[in-house]
Amino acid sequence: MTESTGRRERKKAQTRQSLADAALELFLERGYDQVGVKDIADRADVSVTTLFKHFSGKEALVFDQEDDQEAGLVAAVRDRPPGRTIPQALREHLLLAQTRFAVQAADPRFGDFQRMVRDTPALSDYSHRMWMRHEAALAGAIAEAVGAPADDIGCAALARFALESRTLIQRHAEPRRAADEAFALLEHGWAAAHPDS
Amino acid sequence: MTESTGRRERKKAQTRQSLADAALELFLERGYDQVGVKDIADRADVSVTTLFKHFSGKEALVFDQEDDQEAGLVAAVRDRPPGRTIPQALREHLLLAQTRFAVQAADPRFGDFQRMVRDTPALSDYSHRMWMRHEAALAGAIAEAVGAPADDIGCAALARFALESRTLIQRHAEPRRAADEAFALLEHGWAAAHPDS
DNA sequence: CTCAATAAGTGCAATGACTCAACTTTTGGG
DNA sequence: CCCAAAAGTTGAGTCATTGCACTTATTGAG
Repeated sequence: MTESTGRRERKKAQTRQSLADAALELFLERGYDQVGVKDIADRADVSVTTLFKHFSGKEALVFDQEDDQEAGLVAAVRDRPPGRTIPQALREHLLLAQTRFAVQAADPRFGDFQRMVRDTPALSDYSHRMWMRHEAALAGAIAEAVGAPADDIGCAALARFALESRTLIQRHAEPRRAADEAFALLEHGWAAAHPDS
Repeated sequence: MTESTGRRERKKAQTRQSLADAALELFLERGYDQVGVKDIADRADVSVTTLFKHFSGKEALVFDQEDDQEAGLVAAVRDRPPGRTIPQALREHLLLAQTRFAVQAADPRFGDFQRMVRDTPALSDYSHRMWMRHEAALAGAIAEAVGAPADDIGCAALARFALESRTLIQRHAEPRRAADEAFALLEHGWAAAHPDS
């Protein structure tokens, strides 16, 4: 009874989806703080306890598909085209992630969603933490790319600063320009220590 | 009965102090998460409601003297000795703040305190937020120091990165070296855009 | 000195997120 | 068809935090 992709997992995924859907609907209707976990569980027709078996907390209901952000970051560093430095690759990757989101803006609800996340402190904090959780992995990828020890401080610093730039970029009206200015610091500083790549 | 500023304010300050003391004792005894807000109120011999009239939350009980960190940061930039760049000044200021703490290490409890803050997520998060709240003020001070517009993105980035370095430095065994490596990025990058100071 | 305004403190009930302990149902492999 | 484990349920409980109504003490003005 270890692993098998049966109907069971489908049902589980389905309840999970019901919960995420119910949560999103309610949040957009009334606002995040005006919705209790009980309301969500009720609409998805499950118990509150079940809800917490599927999601680690109220905020997690909103960020359902956070899977491969880490893989994306690591890949952006590892598979960067030759001649592109690591800070440049990260800047482009972050800007692209921003834009990829904007594509979904076809859905009119997506604007509301983004706005809700931005000005609900609980949600923007959670999102920020989610990204910063990838700091160690990103630092490792950078260190490996330049042949530095895995716990090199300079690599950790670049990783953290790059990830922090994300919110700096997001909250500005002119993302491209903001990214350029924020990463100018990092690109020049990095080039001084690592002339190649 | 006694003199000077009314007895009322003295009593208020006294209960506040009792609460902070009781909290610190209990936290160090049992660990932050094993102490309820009721326990603290009981030991200080006040009601829970009173506790929350003095402190905004459970975490705030631990960080009683957080007053003028912002002023210190701004001053470090504004009053830096001639010939010292802004990133250098910030690096030294952060290292100094670190060391100033270490002076209190005469108290053997201080080591425990620092350890507790470091590996209690609720507390390290709170502390981090406390510092990052000064980002805007620091960015403003930097912008003024170089004559840039108050909302200059590069200045905001430097402010954020410098503040973020703090935890990067704190968690490393060799603070001086960590600070040098983390700020190497910033100093070189900053010098490229602002050759003077 | 008195009195009314004010602020500190109290008790209690409530809310809202989250957990725990038992118990029932569903399901899929053998 | 059986059975152990996963999924789900219920209900009670914890814990931080807030609101409300109330008492008590301090103080400043008259």
